[in-house]
Amino acid sequence: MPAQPKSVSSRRADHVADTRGALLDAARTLFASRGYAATGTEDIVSAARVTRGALYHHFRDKADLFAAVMEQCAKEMAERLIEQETRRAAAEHQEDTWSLLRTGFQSFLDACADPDFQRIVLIEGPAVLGHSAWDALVEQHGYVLLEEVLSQAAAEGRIDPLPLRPLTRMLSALISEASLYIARSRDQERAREEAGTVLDRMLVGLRRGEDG
Amino acid sequence: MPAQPKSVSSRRADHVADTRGALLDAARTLFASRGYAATGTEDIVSAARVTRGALYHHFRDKADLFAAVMEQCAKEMAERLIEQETRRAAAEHQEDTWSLLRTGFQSFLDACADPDFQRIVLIEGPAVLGHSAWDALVEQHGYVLLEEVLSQAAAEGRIDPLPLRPLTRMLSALISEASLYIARSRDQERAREEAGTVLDRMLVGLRRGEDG
DNA sequence: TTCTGTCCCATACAGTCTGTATGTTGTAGG
DNA sequence: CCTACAACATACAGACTGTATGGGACAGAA
Repeated sequence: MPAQPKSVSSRRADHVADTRGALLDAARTLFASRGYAATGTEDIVSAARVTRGALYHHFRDKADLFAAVMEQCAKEMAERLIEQETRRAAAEHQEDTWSLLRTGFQSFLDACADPDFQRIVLIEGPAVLGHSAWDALVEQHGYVLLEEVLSQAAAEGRIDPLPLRPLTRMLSALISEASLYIARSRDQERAREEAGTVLDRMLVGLRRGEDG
Repeated sequence: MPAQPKSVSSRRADHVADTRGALLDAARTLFASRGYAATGTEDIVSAARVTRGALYHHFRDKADLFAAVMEQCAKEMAERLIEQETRRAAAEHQEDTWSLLRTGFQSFLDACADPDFQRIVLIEGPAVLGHSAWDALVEQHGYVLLEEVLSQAAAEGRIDPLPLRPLTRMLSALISEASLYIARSRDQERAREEAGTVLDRMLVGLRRGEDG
């Protein structure tokens, strides 16, 4: 990584940032539409109106560029969710954690409808980066948010106390799969309804007091 | 596809089948250990002691070979589970559907621990084949079994009636993610225990009578 | 038997793509 | 002014995939 940009903003520094940003944008669009393997570096740089030299100056290799793109997608998703949640929490003025969790799941599901996010983060990510690198990125941006909400709900006694780490990952996988199911359904409307129902039902099933 | 082998078994036909099988075995091992992109066709054919000509005679391209390998993995998994379930159902002599479902989930989880299955079917499959082709394979071998058990449980009133297709896929994703979580945990023993607990708890949560 | 067509596979070739090495330009600093 | 380095552009080498071509074995027809 080419270090931090200088604290003072020169026009040259702006150009550098612009080049890097153009590469990220072009790569994101192409990776999301054609997939990682089917996207050549030449396609990316021509869309960004630079040459391959610029790409390999800013990124170690193609996979490194993909990692940067995926991080951007994951980060945006996390920020979108946080902003959405805090706004609703404020609007509904101290609504109880349980309701926030339930509605939060539904809005998480809707947010996952983003095709870029689905293709880049959910589909290609694990295969391109390998689970360790992929997990590190998701851990940073995605799981922390969900895990915090779940731990709070557990602390307040709204859901049964369960091991948080596996619970977080499994619920996350649940929502991811639901979003993919909706995306590839012919009747999106109906699929969204059904998946939402199942998801909510499973969450409700975790409420305190249910034992085998 | 080179049609069906002749009904009479000639020695030549055996050789053809052997060549094809050797390619499948070699590809499976390499795809599972190094991944699809990192495995060259030359690696595969040298491990199978043939040439690339044989590969491109039996399979349209590299992705077609991968699809055949993945189908084999999925098929084996399905057969393993079916055999396991029917044996247990017979042994426990008409045990009730609910218990069969719960124990079945746990054994499904254990079966998913197979590294070949994880890497080829769960990780690389969706990225290499695309969701339509991937889904077609899983639909055929995987979902039918799970969906049947779930529909029976629903019919008997053991679980709340929910849309079967999304429920099947989401539960399947749940188990898949759980198996991956276990596989990449340092303490496998503990992870297996925790994931099993969460999984069982979520299934129990689906029992009839719970509403939001 | 001989000849021919087809299946099965090996070899040779061309095109594409990735990563690196090298060259060039602009700019900051002494 | 001159040097050194950042930010690219260009040129090159290696690897890999898919296809075209060739050959050997076998089966059937003449």
